[in-house]
Amino acid sequence: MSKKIYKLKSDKPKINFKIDYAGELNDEQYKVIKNAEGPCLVLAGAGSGKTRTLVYRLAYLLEQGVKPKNILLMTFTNKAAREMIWRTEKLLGFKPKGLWAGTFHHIGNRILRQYIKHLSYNSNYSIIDNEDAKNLLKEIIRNKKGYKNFPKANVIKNIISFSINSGKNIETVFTEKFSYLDTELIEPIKNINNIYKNRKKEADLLDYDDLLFLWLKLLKKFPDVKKYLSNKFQYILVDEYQDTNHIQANIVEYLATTHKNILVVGDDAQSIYSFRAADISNILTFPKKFTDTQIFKLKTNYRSTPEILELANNSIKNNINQFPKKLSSVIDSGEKPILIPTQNNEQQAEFISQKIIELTKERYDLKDIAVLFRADFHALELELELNKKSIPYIKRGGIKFFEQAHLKDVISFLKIIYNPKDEIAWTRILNLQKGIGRIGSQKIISAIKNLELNKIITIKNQFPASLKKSWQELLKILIPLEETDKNNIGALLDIVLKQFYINFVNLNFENSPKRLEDIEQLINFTHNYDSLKKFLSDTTLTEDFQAERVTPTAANPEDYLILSTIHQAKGLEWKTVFVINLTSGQFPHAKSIEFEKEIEEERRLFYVACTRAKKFLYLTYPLINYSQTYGFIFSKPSEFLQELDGNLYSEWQLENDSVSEDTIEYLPEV
DNA sequence: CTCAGCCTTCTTTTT
DNA sequence: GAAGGCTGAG
Repeated sequence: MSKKIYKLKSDKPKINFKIDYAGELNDEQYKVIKNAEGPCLVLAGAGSGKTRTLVYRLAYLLEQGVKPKNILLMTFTNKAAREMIWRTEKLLGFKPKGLWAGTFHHIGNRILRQYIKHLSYNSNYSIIDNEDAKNLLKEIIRNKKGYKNFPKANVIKNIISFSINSGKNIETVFTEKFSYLDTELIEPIKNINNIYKNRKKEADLLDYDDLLFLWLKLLKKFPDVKKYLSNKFQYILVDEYQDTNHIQANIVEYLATTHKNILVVGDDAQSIYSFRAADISNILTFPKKFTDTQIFKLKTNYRSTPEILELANNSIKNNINQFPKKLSSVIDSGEKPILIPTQNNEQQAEFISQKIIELTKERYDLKDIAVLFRADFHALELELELNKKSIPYIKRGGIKFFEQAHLKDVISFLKIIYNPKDEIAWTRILNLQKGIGRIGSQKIISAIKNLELNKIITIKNQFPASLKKSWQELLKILIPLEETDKNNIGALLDIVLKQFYINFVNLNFENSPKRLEDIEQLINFTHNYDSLKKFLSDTTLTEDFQAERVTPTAANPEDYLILSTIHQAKGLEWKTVFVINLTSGQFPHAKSIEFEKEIEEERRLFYVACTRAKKFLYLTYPLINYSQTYGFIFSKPSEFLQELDGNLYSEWQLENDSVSEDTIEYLPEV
């Protein structure tokens, strides 16, 4: 009885107050909230309250009585979606239950689970990540005769992937992006792609690209599905539209056919994902695609001081391909950004950590500070230094939590339970066993092909003696797994760990305690799930990082420094931002320097980095860099620093004490 | 032929 | 720290 009352209470929206839209938003933003019916393009500069606008629009629609299930919100990360929902909830005072929100891949998965049968795929497919996809391709390449000096699986994957996401055929992708490769490779690559497609389909596997491609195919080929979905989604909101690709733009277009209430938000100056086929022309041609598009512009920056903004504006104006625009700051004037050349990476790390200590003494919290870099490994020296000085931090970038080898090992056991056809997961498990290698695992996989797990575990004498022993060992784990409830993920993992993996980790890795701790965290994560299917989808589609754990342990667990790649820092802001390793070749990246299009993207990346800062911006670069091929080399400051007017920043000269003699000795003669 | 182990090499950005 | 190449053992 009491339970029932409680339920009624929580289901009922209790609106205690009316949201004061006009009071809480500026004119530019308010117009979007009130008038965004039909196709709308919101061009929102950095720090102009883009997320705020989306959140208020969402709240407004819900307040107007639009049902949550009729709204589709597509974001760049699932984290962003969660945050927006949470903020909307706080505004409204109730939970918008049934709202469709998440990344394109996430929503694609949800829809394909329901409709993929139309495309004669099994709805119990598993999702594979990039690494899995590359491993499958690697094996396909290896098994083909005469493919000795062939591009690596990595390259093949990029070509295929780019072709799918850009909607261009392999030939075009070759001439536009991989012109340095021999065109004779085109046919073999197409052939490999066909085998790859078949292998995935036979094993009920979808890769990231399939989640988008098949979704679009579904909408194209089945008008009734398109009709149903486009009727359903009365309002579609898309965040970060500048980073959508060809397929995503088409999906949006199909979904909006009935109601045409499609609101896209973006900033062409912040488009930084063209390497995975994001296409700025999506945002540029949006008004042509949808007639009667209303264009809104958010040009007031609420984030950064005029000094920081001026530097950013001065940098981005060097890009030819852009909507010219002027962002103006409403924040009080502050300090000019500061440029700090250091002798080497170690001194750079030392300076930053020292400065951070000073800032915290001036009563700035660590969580108001971030260090941003172009590539994951740029932060190596800094991490060492932070550990030395016991400054707690979280690093975002590089390997993600669920991509770590030990987690993939454990999850692979769950994957074969869910989908016994998953040859990638099987390969992984089999190769963990002593005595089973590349060839042995292939033999076993072909022997168990198309069998259910309860049949597989009865296989006993089919293999040659050498394999038989290893297989029998594996059965000791597989048999109890088969006997356990599939959706009791905790129990399944318990078997894997106790029967096998704890021992395996201890014997094979020196950092086994850390790895086991990660697995412990995984087990905690399983408590949120009562469905193996959902659990497995989420582990491959979620973008959480291993480092959501603070190192070293902080006195106050809420207060830590952020280290992040610039890509990961999109949409975020801090009072103080350090952008490091600003040397030519590191940032901009060496491979981008000869191509104008790519150097512009690097510049946008620099723009994104600088506009994360609210109050203080420090730009640092080491004069000596370590390169794999040349050892220690002198480096030039980044092109992006060279092209800036020197008046935009103040230069800070460090003393040279901390350069050790032995560093100099390793220098090559230049 | 097959596997394991040691050594070298290389790291852009990611759903 | 992880992947690929090489070598020796079974």
